[in-house]
Formats: sequence, C-alpha cells, structure tokens
Amino acid sequence: MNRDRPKPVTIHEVAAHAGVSIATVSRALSGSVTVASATRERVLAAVEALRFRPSRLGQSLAEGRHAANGIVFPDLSGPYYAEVVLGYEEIAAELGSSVLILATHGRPDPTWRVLDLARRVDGMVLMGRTVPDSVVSQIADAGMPVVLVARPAVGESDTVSVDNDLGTRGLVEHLLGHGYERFAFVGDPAESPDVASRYAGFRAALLEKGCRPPSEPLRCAFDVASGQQAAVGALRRADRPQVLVCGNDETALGALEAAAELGLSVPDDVAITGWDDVMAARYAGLTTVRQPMRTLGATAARWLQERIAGAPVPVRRQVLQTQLIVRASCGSHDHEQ
Amino acid sequence: MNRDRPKPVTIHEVAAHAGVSIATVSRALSGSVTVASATRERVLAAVEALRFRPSRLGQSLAEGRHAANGIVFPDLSGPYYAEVVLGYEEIAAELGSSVLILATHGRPDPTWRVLDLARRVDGMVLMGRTVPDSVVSQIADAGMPVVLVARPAVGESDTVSVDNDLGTRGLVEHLLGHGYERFAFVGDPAESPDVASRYAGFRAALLEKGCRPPSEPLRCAFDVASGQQAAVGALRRADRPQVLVCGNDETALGALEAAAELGLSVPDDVAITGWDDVMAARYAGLTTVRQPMRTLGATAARWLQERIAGAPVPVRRQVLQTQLIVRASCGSHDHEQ
DNA sequence: GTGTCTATTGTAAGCGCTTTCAGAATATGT
DNA sequence: ACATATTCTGAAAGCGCTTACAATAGACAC
Repeated sequence: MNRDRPKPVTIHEVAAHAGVSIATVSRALSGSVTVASATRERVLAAVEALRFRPSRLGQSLAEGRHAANGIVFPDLSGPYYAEVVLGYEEIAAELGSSVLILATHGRPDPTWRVLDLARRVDGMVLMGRTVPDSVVSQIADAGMPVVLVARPAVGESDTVSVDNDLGTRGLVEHLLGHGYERFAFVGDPAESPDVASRYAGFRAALLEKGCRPPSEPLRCAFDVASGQQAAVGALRRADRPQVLVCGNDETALGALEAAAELGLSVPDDVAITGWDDVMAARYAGLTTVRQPMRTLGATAARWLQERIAGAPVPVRRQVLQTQLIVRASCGSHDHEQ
Repeated sequence: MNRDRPKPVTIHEVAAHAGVSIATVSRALSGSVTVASATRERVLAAVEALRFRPSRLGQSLAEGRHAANGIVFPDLSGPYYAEVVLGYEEIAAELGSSVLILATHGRPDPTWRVLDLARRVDGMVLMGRTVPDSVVSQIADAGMPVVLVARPAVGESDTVSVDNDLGTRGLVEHLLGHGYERFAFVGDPAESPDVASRYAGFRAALLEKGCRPPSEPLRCAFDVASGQQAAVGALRRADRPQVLVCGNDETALGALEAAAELGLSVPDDVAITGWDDVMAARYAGLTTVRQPMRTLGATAARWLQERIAGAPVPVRRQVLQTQLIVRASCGSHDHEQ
C-alpha cells in the first residue's frame, strides 16, 4: 500500500561510512573543535553520500535546548495579531530560532495548550488575553523566559506594549477640538487588556477636560458584525451620541455600517473612530490610531532571545507610541486650511 | 545576577519520590498499560508534588515522532496567508499537533530554512512560491509527508488549491458583459503560481470570447504601492485599457489610487477588479473574487495528518471553487434591476 | 497443596546526538 | 635522543523518555 517511510540515516552510519567514530562526525559537522582536514573531508563526503541530516531531537536532547520559541495569541483573523506575529517570526528566524504558534481564542483549555507549548520551546511570548496571570507566573517561575506583549506586566517578565492611554487621549482631545460633547465607547474592556486601557484613557481624558463620559461602554466583540449591532443600539436612542469611539477598526467599520443603515451621515450626524489603522480603514475614511505592530513583535523576539541566552538584563518594560490618523469619519477639517 | 534557571524535574525524581521505577511512572502517565490504581495514585501524587512535566524531547525521541508539523508561506502581511495559516493551525491543534511556521519571502536561503524546519516536524505544508519543486521532491522523497497549497502539484504530493482558472473566467465573462474590450492584467505571474493561473485564465477567456488579450501583463509586486505604480503607467497611455484586472486586491487598491490621482473615474473611465476579497475591498467598492482561505488551510491540515498517520490514501488533488463578488468598481449594474 | 494464569512491576535497551575524558600520535624544544 | 606540548580521535557517559522482555506474586482450578 503506502510505501513505508525510509528510515532516516543516523550519525552512526555516517561514521561507519567514513571510518571514524560518531564523535568525530559530530565534531566535523559542528565545527566547534578542530578536526584534521583530511578527516573532515571524509566525513563530509559520507554525509553527502548518505544524505545525512542530523536529528533535531537528538541534538536538542543532548544540547539541552530546543532552539525554538513560541508565540501565543488570541487569533490571527484581524491584521493586528498577524502583523505582530510576522514581526516576531522575522526576528526569531534571523536569530536562529524556529517559531511555534498557538492561537487560543475559542479553543478548549487554552491553559493546557500553553503549558504543552512550553515543553517544546526555550522561551515564549504571550500576547493579550490568552491565559490568566497565574499561568504566566507558573511558566515564568518554572524558569522559562517569557515576554509579554500587549498585556499588563506580571511578575518579573519583560513587557512590551503600546501606549493605549496616551493614544486615546490624543484621539479624544482631537475630537473635543471638533466641539463634540456626547461620547460613547464601543468595545468590551474585558475582551483584551488593550481595549481596557483604551477605555480607561477615554474616560480619563474626557473627565480631565470637563466632559462627562458615558457610564458604560457599549460592550461588543472584535468583529464588524458585533460593532454594527452595538452601534445600532446606541444610534437609535433619542440622545444619540455625537461620537462613537470604537475599540478597534473592525468594530468601527461595523459602526459605520450601522450609521448607514439608519440613514445617518458620518461625520455630520455621528462621528466614528477606530484603532489599528487596518487597510480597510483607509478606504472607509476612518479616523483611527496607528500602532507599530511589527515593532511590537520584533522587540519581543529580541528580548526573548536575550533572556534565553541568559543575558543579565534587568526587567524591561517598553511602551511604544501611537500615531493619530485623521480621516473624514471624525468630522470636517475645513478650518484647518 | 540572573537567578539561574531551576533544573526541570525528570521522571527519575518522580519515580524515586513515588517509590517505583521510571517505567511505572511512564505507564501511569500514558495510561496505555494497566497500573495498579494504588500505584497510579502514588505516582500522580508525586507528579503533582514535584510539578513534573515530561520532557517533550525525551518523549519525542523515544516515540520517534515530533507531534508537530510545519507550514511554510511567503509572508503574512496580507490577509490571505494569515487566514490560511489560521485555518491550518486550528485544525492541526485540534488533531494534537503543534504548529511551526516559516516565512520565506525576502529571507536569505529559504531552501536551507525549509530543510531545517523539516528536521523538527512530522510533516509539512508548503504554500505558493516558497521553494523550488526540486526541494519539494527532496523532502517528499526523504519520506516526509507533504501537502502543497496554492501551488502546482509536484510528484505524488497531495495538493489543494483554488480554481484560479474558472474564477478568472467568470470574472472576465462578467466584464465582457459590461461591453469592455480593452483589457490589461496587473500583476506578475512569476510572483506566485496563483497569479500565473489567473493570468493564464484571463488570456484564455478573452481569446475564447474573441477578444484580444494584452501581449504582456503589467508586472508588479503584491502590495498597494506597486499596484499603483504599475497602473499609473498603463492609465497614462493613449490607448488606455478599459479594464484593469489585477492579480490580487492589494494591487487593485493601488490601481484605484492611480486612477484617482490621474483624475480618472472608476468605473466610468476605467474598471478595476481584484482578487481575494480582503476587508478593504468591500469599503473600496472593489469587484473581486473571494476564495475559501480558511478551508484551504484546514484541508491541508487534515490531509497532512492522515499522511503522517500513514493512512493508505491515494494521492489527492482538490481544487476549491471561488465566488465572484461584484461591486461598483467594475461598472454600473443598473440594467440588472 | 500444586500447577497455571494473570496482573503488575522492574530491568534494561534503545531513540540520535554532544561532550568529557583519556589515550594515541605527532610535533617541539633542548 | 628524550621529555614535554600539542593535535587529533575514540570510548563512553549521558540527555529524558518509551517499551519490549523478564520476573514476581497473588488468584484460581484441580
């Protein structure tokens, strides 16, 4: 039936073929120790002849390291996590580590999965709301290097995130400049630490400027449909808000749809803003906040590598800055001319 | 300085703690063989007490399998590959495999990287234009299960892809229905097998309908900026094409920009179409072709698992169907009412 | 009570590699 | 020519686990 798999050649066969011991083969290949050049030639010839590829498992077991690390994220459906992962993978590959990925969102028993991943890597990056703090501690305490991305610091772990607070303040101040007074926030702070910070910044900024924030956010999930649904509810009310500040771009795009359905014009009847600056935001004319996603991943990769190497670096926390992207959805800018 | 890493506890310590041999610990944990329940209790208690987690390396080496597989793609920047990877990871995780990822685009020595990945997995998925056919053969011949996605079949490997040909024909026929006659194709067939098929389908469809296809595609990379640049060139010509059929949505979005810059109205002065139906396409009003990206990845994951399990399945080739998404950019549809 | 089964556990042989330790062989110094 | 370095190589001990294979002990039938 199925041709049985050819058994891979091992270092022993290479050694036999070259007439040396396996130790010599190992040395010839690693290049770490001096091997007589004639011997090396013979070994390499044997390797070539037998198409030998050393077993990663054997190597890793002997060396005591995986030469791999992992990144855990909620999902990959929006551009946000995909970009972070890409930035991460790029640097990790450059530094010689293979990358394992794990999406937790909607999967049974994420904790188990993350702990399982921990058995296959030398270190890992944990993003956002994937596992509870207790699991982070458990992993870190077991001696595994961990870098947190887009989630609040836990214990002594390095943490890199984006300045949601300042970004949101900038956004809110811009909106106040348009003269708006009745704000609503669309998105669930419980969905991710990022959204939580954005909501907090939103409230704080409004309060500081003497504006009354809404008592509650309009909770909804991260996708277009949820945003649309949540926005419809808010826009139907008699005291309809003048601005919908949305937790991310997908939500905001949903809000734009909701406005269109209700026959409301954006930004005249209602202003709408997002967060992330996904590609669609540009075409939808959505005012939003751009964040350095690739850098987030790349920084995490570099830090993780240093931790794995055992660099005596103090705990690091970095907060990357965002950029306000003003487009049509937040109001006319004629006066700016 | 840096607190040294706690040495992980091994099966030996658990065995000592429980007063049994390591074999019994292994059996108690695997559950494959009967172990007296009193003994099992003691072992589990020891595992708990010492917080023992078996080494994946030890297990894999002894079992002779990695319980992991890999997926190789050009990059993750557009939504396309990200979605495929997500679909893949979801099913692979469900089937109990960890997932390693590898992006090749713009990296030095992709072949080396893919061969290195091959040492860490039980099987792998290769997407698009990542490595040459010779490398695919080399890996497959070495006995590693391989599934190809979005690239032409090589040897005996399972292959799953999208019907670029039929999809493009449908698109072209729709465009011909609008009465257009001068077509251009934006995108480089050398960039990916998908684009190559789309270009081929494009030419074939036009020829069949008695329409003269352009002699050359307007070659450009996969991003918005490249598309824009390529389109500007074409739209400036005296005999400007009536339609720009673009290799993917990013390219098409670039073309839309080009038209805007040149003061041309879409679709009145020039019609534009894309491929992929990314989120932005909807907001840009772009006519495009949707493909089942998640399914692509999920199918690959399932097939790969079956191959790894050694199922005596004949070689499989599946071509998934696409869906034409008509929006404003290809022309008015008043007559359809 | 003796013999045969069966359930349970231990012993030990790997899985494929790296690396220490020591020995052999060659080179260097006087 | 002899003592001392220096180079190179092999033997063997792991790395942490799984799994034949063997051994033990209690259960059961007669």
